[in-house]
Amino acid sequence: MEKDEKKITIKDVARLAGLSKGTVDRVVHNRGEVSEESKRRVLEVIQQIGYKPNIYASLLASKKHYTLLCLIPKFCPGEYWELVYTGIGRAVERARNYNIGIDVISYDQFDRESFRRAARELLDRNPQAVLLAPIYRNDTLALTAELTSRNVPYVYIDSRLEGSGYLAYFGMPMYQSGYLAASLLTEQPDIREIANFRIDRGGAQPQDNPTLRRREGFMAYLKENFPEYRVYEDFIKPYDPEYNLRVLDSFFERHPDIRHIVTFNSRVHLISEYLEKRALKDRFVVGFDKLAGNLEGVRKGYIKFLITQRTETQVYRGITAIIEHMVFHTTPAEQDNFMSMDILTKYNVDYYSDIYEF
Amino acid sequence: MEKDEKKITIKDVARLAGLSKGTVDRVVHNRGEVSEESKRRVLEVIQQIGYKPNIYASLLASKKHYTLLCLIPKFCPGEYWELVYTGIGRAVERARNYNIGIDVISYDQFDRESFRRAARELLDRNPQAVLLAPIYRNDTLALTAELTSRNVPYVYIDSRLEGSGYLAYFGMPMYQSGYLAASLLTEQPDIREIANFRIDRGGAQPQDNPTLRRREGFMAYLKENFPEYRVYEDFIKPYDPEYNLRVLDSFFERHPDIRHIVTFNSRVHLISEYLEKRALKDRFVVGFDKLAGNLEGVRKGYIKFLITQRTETQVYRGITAIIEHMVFHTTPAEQDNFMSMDILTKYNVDYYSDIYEF
DNA sequence: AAAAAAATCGTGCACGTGCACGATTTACAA
DNA sequence: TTGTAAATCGTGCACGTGCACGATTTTTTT
Repeated sequence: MEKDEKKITIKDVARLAGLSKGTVDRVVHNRGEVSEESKRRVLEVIQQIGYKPNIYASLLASKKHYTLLCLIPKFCPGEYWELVYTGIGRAVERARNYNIGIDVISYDQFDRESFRRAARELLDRNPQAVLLAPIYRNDTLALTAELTSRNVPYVYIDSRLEGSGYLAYFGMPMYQSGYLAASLLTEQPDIREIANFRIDRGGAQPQDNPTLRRREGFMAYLKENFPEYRVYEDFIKPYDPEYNLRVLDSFFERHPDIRHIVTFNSRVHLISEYLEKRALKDRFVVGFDKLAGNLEGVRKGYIKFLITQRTETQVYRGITAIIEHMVFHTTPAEQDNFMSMDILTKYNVDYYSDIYEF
Repeated sequence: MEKDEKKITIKDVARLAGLSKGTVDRVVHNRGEVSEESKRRVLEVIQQIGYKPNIYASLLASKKHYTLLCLIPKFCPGEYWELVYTGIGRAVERARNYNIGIDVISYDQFDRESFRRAARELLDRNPQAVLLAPIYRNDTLALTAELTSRNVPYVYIDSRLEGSGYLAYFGMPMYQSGYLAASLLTEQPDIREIANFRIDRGGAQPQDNPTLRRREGFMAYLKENFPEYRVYEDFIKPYDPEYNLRVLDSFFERHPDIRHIVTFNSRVHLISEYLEKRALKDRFVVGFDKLAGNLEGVRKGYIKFLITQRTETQVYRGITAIIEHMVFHTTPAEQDNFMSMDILTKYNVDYYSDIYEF
């Protein structure tokens, strides 16, 4: 638990290699202008005595400044992507310590052209690293191909595309989270029917909607364990309370016995708000994501289980991976990093907090 | 999301205050030998232009070396305190970056004299900061009083004692965690009887056992919501499998209808191992703490809900608080920090990980 | 008032690295 | 051989802070 290594500096390496610190520095940073013979000697000595550059001295002396661009969807207050945005905000100060500036480029996730414009702007600004959520598959692939050819590292958050060009990925295992939701909902005995409310976007769906994977996981669990259960669907709208009122009233009129409800998108608070309005306290609701409205629904008891991921931590770790790659030239231990699925109830929600300052 | 502050150095402050950087440095570090008038001017300028010392330059120039001592119980592999120990291990490297060495002093938590000896050794070694778990109340108070008089900052983990001398506390809300356990266990309908297995230490209890608070929370929830439920207790031993087999067999012979089980200590794996041995798959078990054996019980389905805290993170944050206090002279935003209570089930346990490298 | 002591302050080197610049050596052509 | 270009390498300053040391000013003592 304790090592008191004497400090080994570049001067020690230089002395032992019979060269100057300038040459050692050139070797360490691959700046060329060094003979093969010298390079060999230097590397040998470094290996021998375990020289590690002093970050502080390095950062102090370096005048380099990097730019990290984040490509994420626009959002209204209280929406999922706001969490990502605040996660980025938390990382800004840390990044600045390493002479890395962070900027956000946002787009309308329901408008492909908007994504393309944003991608073009991103490339124009010549970032040294990129953090992105791959909403449109083909356009993202085009973008990452260009990044790869420019040798610009990029990190996926939220979801990822196949291929191995990315530095790292941080996200939630969507399929498993649906599976988990089903297992929690079916703890209760004697369920026959389940309601599932989805979001009606009027046809404007982004590609590869990750919530669909969640749904698959949910359905898979049911099929494996309770094949006799039936799931009834209906559609509500994110910003039309009166419409939702009518839809939900009508739904529960047609299905008066349904007590179990699940949503796969992040808007379960639309349900809990409805239940509160109608004073329906006997419903068993499972939903996702740490939106303020959802947490409120949990606190008031209208949402039984809320499954969340630590979105801010996710983003923070993504940016950390980039920082370490740029400053220390390290590669993350894992390329794919799945965040834990946290279960919130009325009795632990008040103690839940996402990121901590480090 | 972006601020391009020009770098403000101590020289700027000196210039604007009409003094030398030496004087400014004396003010910044409260090293005295500065006239009131100069001090005022310097502080005013600092406030005005928002000067922040450059950590890198500071760390580079400083020759100081600190020692942080951790006072925690000894443990056998797989026990709770091992988690604390690994948390400390994670922080060692980070601390070294700030010229802080970390050492552990351990004691037998069931032997008060051992605690006293450890406390004495700690004081003898003259640490600059301390992280401790306050197992014996009075002896801890004596220790912390001495630390306070020596002006040595200390951080509580696991539990804390009243008084405000500590720099920070990181732990789990024990009472609430018991409350939570009760709420999860009673999700099931038609329960009448609950089994609670406690650890028989043969009278060797440390003082202020935090698991008792957990039990209080559990009982409180029952009383408030299901006053008719009855809880039956029995005692098992941490390292005596045959004994436990007899006790548990006998218990379930006497109470064949009890399906719901809770433990408040960290050894719920003793229960799940018993259930596995007897192939009892219809029991509903709720327990605590992220021990490897407990996680295995969750995976195999013998433990329905395992309530955990992020112990490694807890310790890591405790040490971080100390580092920031010593290096940046900051005080933690919150003195009392309660960690989230995580709920693990068969379907999210494999994605659960505690600390991340930062 | 002069001397001594105390208070206050400025100067300059050190920390380990990055990198520009120029010095030196080597390679190659004339 | 000599000259020139290229390759290789060393020197020295800069980064911003900590702190020792000594210089200067103010206060106290005799």
